[in-house]
Amino acid sequence: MTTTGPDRPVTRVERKERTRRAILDAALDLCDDSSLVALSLRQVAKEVGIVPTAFYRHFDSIEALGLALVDESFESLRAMLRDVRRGDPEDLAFGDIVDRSITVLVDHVHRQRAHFRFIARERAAGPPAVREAIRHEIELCERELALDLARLPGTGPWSADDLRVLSNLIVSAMVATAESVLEAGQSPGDEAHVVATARTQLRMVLIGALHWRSRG
Amino acid sequence: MTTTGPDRPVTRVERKERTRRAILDAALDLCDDSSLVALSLRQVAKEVGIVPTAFYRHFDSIEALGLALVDESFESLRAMLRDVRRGDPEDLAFGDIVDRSITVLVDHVHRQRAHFRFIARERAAGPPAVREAIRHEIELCERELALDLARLPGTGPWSADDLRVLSNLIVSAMVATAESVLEAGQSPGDEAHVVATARTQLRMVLIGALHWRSRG
DNA sequence: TGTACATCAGTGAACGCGCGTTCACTGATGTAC
DNA sequence: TGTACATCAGTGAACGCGCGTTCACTGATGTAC
Repeated sequence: MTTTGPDRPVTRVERKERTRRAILDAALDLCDDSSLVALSLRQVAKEVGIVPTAFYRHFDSIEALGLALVDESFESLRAMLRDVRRGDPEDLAFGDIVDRSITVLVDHVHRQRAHFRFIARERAAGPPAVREAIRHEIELCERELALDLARLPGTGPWSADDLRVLSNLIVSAMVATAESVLEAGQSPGDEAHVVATARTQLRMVLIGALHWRSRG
Repeated sequence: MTTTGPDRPVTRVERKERTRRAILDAALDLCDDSSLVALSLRQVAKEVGIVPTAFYRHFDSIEALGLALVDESFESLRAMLRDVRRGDPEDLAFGDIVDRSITVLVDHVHRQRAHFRFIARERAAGPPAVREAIRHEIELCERELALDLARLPGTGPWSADDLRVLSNLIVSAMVATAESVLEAGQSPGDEAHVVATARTQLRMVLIGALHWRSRG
């Protein structure tokens, strides 16, 4: 009750940051069943509990909000990639790397469902600037994966271009897998099937890549 | 000028069909840079040159219009798949089948750009019924591809499940390739790169699948 | 062929509503002295 | 510590606009006789 207690001082900066967070969370939640392009500033303000004009204290437009959500969503995704990398590839068999990677992917899709759903949706349907931002981030992921692949045994003599082609294929397959996980949802059998399929596919791809290169 | 000349009689049914076509075309065009979920009935009516209420003579809602566009878009896609199949696989080397398939895919994406863009976009962002319709159609394509794969040399002993896993992977890769073609657009060098990448990837996948199975 | 009636694609006014954005404002928090 | 002023997140009224949907309608085309 006294001002000397730990009763949270709550500075102006902190309050503003809280509202900003609430706006981002509300937007992510509200656009989940349509798209950013159908989301109105007034819907977001209502959900957050502020007056529509207060929105402008935080973002210039819904598109700017969208770009912030892209940043945030890819922070999730990078955290996932770090998890995948943890566990030194040189110590593991190919199959183990594949299994671990897919387990981590599925786990992260569950924990950051809204972020993955956002990426999958706005990648194709968002405002142009948002689409471009997502395309760029996915390209960065592809480059990073190419570096990881270069550290796998057997890829020594591959060119940078070969690595990028394989990396692009794996990223496409993993995006499709993430989308399948998001759509499975209901029965656990569905998801087990998605996981088993993804494992087989990733193994096929790696085996194909190694045989492909050992020819050329 | 007489009623006996070939001056187009234009029955009521024909007129209605023309308006319906104009609505479908206008909708496909208008939602190209956002999404069906952001498309209004009034925009469509204005573009077609009818009063908003006349829309209801043809569709119950924008969602119903969307389902009609799904049907139409997948007619395109099935025409493409027939083109791919033309040319008996038994007469061709694997590499030739791959090259032909990707050439046909890229060609059809150019000719039916709006349809492919519609599928890519609404698959992730459309109204739930539209998303489900697209998911279903893609699953049918996957099944058809599995049947085609069963006719390739070397796949004799594969189970139906093995075929579906491979088919699912190929469809994912081809969806990603189509999306890349749609986004390349500007410079012809971009597209050549997309095509070369897709060819290498599809070869890798097929080689991987054959080696994968020859183990188990 | 001519007439009388039915059909129905498209019209136009009207409705209540949510939209983005403007503007002048309030009042709590922060800062300089 | 106390006071006077600055900052600025959030307010609330107002604007013109496009939205989906209702309703009673018009008039050309189609049909039955």
